[in-house]
Amino acid sequence: MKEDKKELIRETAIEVIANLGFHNATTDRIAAEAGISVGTIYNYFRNKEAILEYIFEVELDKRRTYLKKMQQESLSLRDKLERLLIMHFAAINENPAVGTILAREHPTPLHNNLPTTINDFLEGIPAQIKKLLDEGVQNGEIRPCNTQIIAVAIFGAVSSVVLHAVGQGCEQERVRILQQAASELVEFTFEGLII
Amino acid sequence: MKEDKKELIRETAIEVIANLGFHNATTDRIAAEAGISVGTIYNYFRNKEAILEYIFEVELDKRRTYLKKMQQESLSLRDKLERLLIMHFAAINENPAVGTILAREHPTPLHNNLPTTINDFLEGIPAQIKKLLDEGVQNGEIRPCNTQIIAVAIFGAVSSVVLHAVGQGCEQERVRILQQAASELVEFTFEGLII
Amino acid sequence: MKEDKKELIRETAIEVIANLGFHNATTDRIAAEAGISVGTIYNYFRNKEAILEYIFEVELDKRRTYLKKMQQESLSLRDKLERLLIMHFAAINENPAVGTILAREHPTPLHNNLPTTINDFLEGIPAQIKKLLDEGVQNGEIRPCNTQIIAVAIFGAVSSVVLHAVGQGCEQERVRILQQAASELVEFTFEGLII
Amino acid sequence: MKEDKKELIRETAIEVIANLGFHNATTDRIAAEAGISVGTIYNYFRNKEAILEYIFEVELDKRRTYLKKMQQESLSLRDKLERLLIMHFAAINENPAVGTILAREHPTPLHNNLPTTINDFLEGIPAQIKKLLDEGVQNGEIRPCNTQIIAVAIFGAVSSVVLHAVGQGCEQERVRILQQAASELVEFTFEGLII
DNA sequence: AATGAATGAGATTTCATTCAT
DNA sequence: GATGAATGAAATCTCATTCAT
Repeated sequence: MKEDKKELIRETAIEVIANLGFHNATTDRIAAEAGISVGTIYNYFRNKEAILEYIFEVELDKRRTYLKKMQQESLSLRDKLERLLIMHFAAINENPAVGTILAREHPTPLHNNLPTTINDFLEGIPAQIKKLLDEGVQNGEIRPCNTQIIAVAIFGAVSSVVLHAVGQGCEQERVRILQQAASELVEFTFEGLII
Repeated sequence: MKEDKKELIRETAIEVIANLGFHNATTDRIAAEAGISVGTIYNYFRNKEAILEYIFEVELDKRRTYLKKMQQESLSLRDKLERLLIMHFAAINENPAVGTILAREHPTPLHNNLPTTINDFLEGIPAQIKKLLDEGVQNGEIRPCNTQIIAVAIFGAVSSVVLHAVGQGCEQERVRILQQAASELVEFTFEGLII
Repeated sequence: MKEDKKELIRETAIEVIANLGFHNATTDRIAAEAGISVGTIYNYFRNKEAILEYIFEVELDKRRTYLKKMQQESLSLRDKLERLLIMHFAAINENPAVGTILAREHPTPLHNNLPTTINDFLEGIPAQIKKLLDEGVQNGEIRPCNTQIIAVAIFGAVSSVVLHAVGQGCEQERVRILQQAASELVEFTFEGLII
Repeated sequence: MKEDKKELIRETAIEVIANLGFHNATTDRIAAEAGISVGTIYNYFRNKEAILEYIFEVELDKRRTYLKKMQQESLSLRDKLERLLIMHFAAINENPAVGTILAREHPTPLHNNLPTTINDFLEGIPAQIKKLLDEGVQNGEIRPCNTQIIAVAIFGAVSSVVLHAVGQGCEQERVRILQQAASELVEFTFEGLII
């Protein structure tokens, strides 16, 4: 029961924040759309920011779990990246609002002081990608490169494509983009654009 | 004289907004750091949002001008992209704060109604990249691909690398990243990662 | 309880606005005199203007209700007007501040766009008077005349007398004027000044 | 020359204040519409309020002069009142904006402390009317009555009709009302409404 | 645990007025 | 005298958060 309410708030907040932006998403509005009262939100979250952090935390956990499971199989780097992207874009397709948030709601430097889950996500995911790339370089699967920069670039490319997809007015178009995105980006990543 | 003041506000606002985020950058703070009074800001800008728009407008103009000049030379796609990135990362290196803003301050959907310079930037630049890619596909310089997705991906990759670079505590590290970024990303874009 | 607070704000605002004028009556001041905080005002009113509108609305309702009740009795025009004025001046006597507001706070043309309760009052009451006059002319109780102009004139005469009365420094003088006003104005309206 | 500029400001201010209301009529706007700069206004007027006072002063002078001239002729009270109203409504017809201001821009009590020209007008004109009425009662031209109340009532009636007239969207309608108003109100004042 | 009215700090914006040129 | 950029006090309104019920 307790977790149901927290989950309700998370899900409602995702919709409201995706629609209005974090700053314009008032706690009153979130409460109203969740059919509860503002006070209740504060029984489950320290403050408004904590809702956003929790949203990132849940998504981060999903990806971490997926990664861990994937690490147990012995896959090529290419397969790993492809699976990861397929999983990610499928998740966004299921809940586009969450994609908007993950790709748009960067933390402001003011809150940078305290280590937050949002930073865990925005830095942790690229760090994971970097680790994969480093392994790939080690075992000769890919060429040596500045894996730090490339990892960040891949992360940014994915975020940007997500934002582009969920920004489509037409749902079918969004679905189409999200379905193509994984293979398109994997091919781009490995073969580049030259013929 | 008149334009000096507007320029002073723009430059100060860049610093303040980069440091605090647009929402936490109060008009009082911007005025104080510029050594002027709040009222003066409103002699040059309709409202606070207009400052942000003007920041994007100036940067957009720089890139547009550069692109136009570049189009007159007959360069390969690869050279075009490389020059563009070199120019971009050099600009960010000169004024890292501006990089933070360009890469972080996405408009919230609420303001999406009116077409703003910010959207011109966030949609216009990828559109330009897409045009370059389409030409490259046409003349056989690159392989056929979903140029829309790839353009968006490249734009996101660049933004993400900028944000990564300017987020470095150490200035030397930032400079190093920004210097490597162009060639690293161009190579990544054209040759991919496979050996 | 909820309506108590709204009523408290209305009553306090009447005093403050009557004393200082609508524009000089700050929300801070109204809140302070009501013993609440500014924010609370905005839990009950959309904005400051809405307080003024509500003041007019309540007064308009009182007069409308009174008129409706009066219409059910079959009275002469003269009796109707007399009763109306007696009721009006008695109400002002009970709460002189409200008289100041009704007679002084005309809306500025800027707000004229949206139909407001204030306009309902300033145009609706003369319209009601005109209707009474038209009936009087029809059934031969009064001479034919430009009922539109006369209705407006009567409304203005009453407002002016109210403003004159409530502007008296001495309370007794105010009471005296308000008690005489109805019969004086009715006699004036019907018999004029000639001997 | 000096007076030309002051006159220009007065005339422009009348239009702007009539259109927007005193409070919404900014000094910048008045200056812009007069084709001068804000600073110049302050060479001719102590402050913004002084412009409004000057507007009232000029109109008050016109009426006082007219009254004085009229007093030298030996006219009946009825003729005096009729001439006064004809003169007043004709003036409003020539410059409706001034009518709006005279009838709408009551001073807020805050400024009531200092004796202003605006109060001179709002209290002085009724006082003059009262004097006329008192004379009429004295020489038996009209019946005894509370001349104070009736004077205030007549003043209010006239103001209200002016406001009604200038509020007409259609110019012809405004002219028609202002032309009828004097005789209609004089007849009303002397004969009343009964048959 | 749930409520939602009350809070009040804080943000944006306006605009009458000044004063150096 | 004329200018108009600069000023900054002051006003309205918002909204995250609290707490008595």
